[in-house]
Amino acid sequence: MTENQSMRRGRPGYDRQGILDVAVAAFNEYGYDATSMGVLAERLGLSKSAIYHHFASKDEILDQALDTALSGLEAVVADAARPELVEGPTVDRAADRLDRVLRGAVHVLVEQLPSVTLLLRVRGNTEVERRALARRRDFDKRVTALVADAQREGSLRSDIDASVVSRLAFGMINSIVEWYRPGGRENADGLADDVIAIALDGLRMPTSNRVEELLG
Amino acid sequence: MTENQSMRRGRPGYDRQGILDVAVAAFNEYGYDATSMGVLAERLGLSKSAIYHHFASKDEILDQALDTALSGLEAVVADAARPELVEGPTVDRAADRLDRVLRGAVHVLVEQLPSVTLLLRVRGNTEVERRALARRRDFDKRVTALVADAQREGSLRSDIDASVVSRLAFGMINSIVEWYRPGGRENADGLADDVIAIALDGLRMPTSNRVEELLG
DNA sequence: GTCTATAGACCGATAGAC
DNA sequence: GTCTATCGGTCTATAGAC
Repeated sequence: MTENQSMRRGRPGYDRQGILDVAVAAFNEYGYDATSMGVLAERLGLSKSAIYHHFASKDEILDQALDTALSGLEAVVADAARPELVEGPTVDRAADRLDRVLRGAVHVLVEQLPSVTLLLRVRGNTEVERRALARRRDFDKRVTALVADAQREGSLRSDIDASVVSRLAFGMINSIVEWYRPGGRENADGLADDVIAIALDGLRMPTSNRVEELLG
Repeated sequence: MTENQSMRRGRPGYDRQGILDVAVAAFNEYGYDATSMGVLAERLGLSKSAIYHHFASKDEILDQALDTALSGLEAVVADAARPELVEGPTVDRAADRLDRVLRGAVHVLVEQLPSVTLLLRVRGNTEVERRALARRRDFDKRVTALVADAQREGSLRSDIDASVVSRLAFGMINSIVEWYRPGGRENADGLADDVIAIALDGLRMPTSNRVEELLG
């Protein structure tokens, strides 16, 4: 849990995280380019130069925010590869690891909504943005490899290209930032269930579970 | 098919559409806010004021481009409601109309890729953007109503809220703008098939077709 | 239908006082 | 850690010549 301003001992004024939270919210509202340091300062109740005491540049604020989102997503793929973290079955199919990645991504998206929203809008026109996009492509590659594994083991339908599958699945997941607001009717778990239900149910080969549901 | 510059009779110089095409490409590359009239003029090989001869403002260029995308999408829902346009079955279930809307949306997205891309990045910070978002919300509402109808008639699973279903389905479809490039391996029809296969196969109730495939 | 020139506002970032 | 003042540059848009 990130320490917020009201928890901090004694002094008024902002630390980097406090400024970051306000900045990311503003970037998401107006767009990064359209958010001037002037209006940012206004929102913070500070002068522009007070911000430059905490961050060397506008770019550095963006860099920090994108790192939050990327670190969260990278942790999801790293953890999904470690079945010992999960209680339960001794076999760990690629389909199980993919399931954990998809659910994990929904959770990161919901818990780090502002920074993930910002990440998904980056187009790569500065060096900071290009580095972020490179990390994101790396994440996508790992997911696509997982999909291909699941196709080979027979867990997923293989009539659709693995990279198209992973792109469409994450297209669905990522689109959640466009409408999900914390405190709404759905929590992260319910949302993840819905996404998995639509995505994997369509992806799962029409055998096993499905047959039992139909005939059982 | 839009008339392009080289097709136009005689005279050099741009008409509104020619400027629009270049402008939309630049907006998508750098972002609308980050694209100055200066670099736009440079790309066109014109001076800034020559652009203002064709458009009253930067905003008006955006307005025109967004209208292209929105008109295409609005035509899709309007046509889907008219089964007489389709050869074939005499019964027309909500699920059939939804199928036509999803496939139609993929086609509009692919055929009007630049303007749809631009539309999907609009956040609503100017009057022009707010009007565009209002039209988009109206489109979303019609799709959600179609999903709800299909759920009531028993064509679609009804354990997931209709608005969540339509948002996730269009999240998947809209994400195509992030990676689809014309001339790639997939054409619009193949892409639409993939989207429908993943989305509707997961959405379709586990009866009829599915059972036949399993047991037939 | 294009140009040059420029108005007037705002941009990110810095200097230096307190 | 905050401030005021300001630098040099860019922004959208306009005026007016050709």
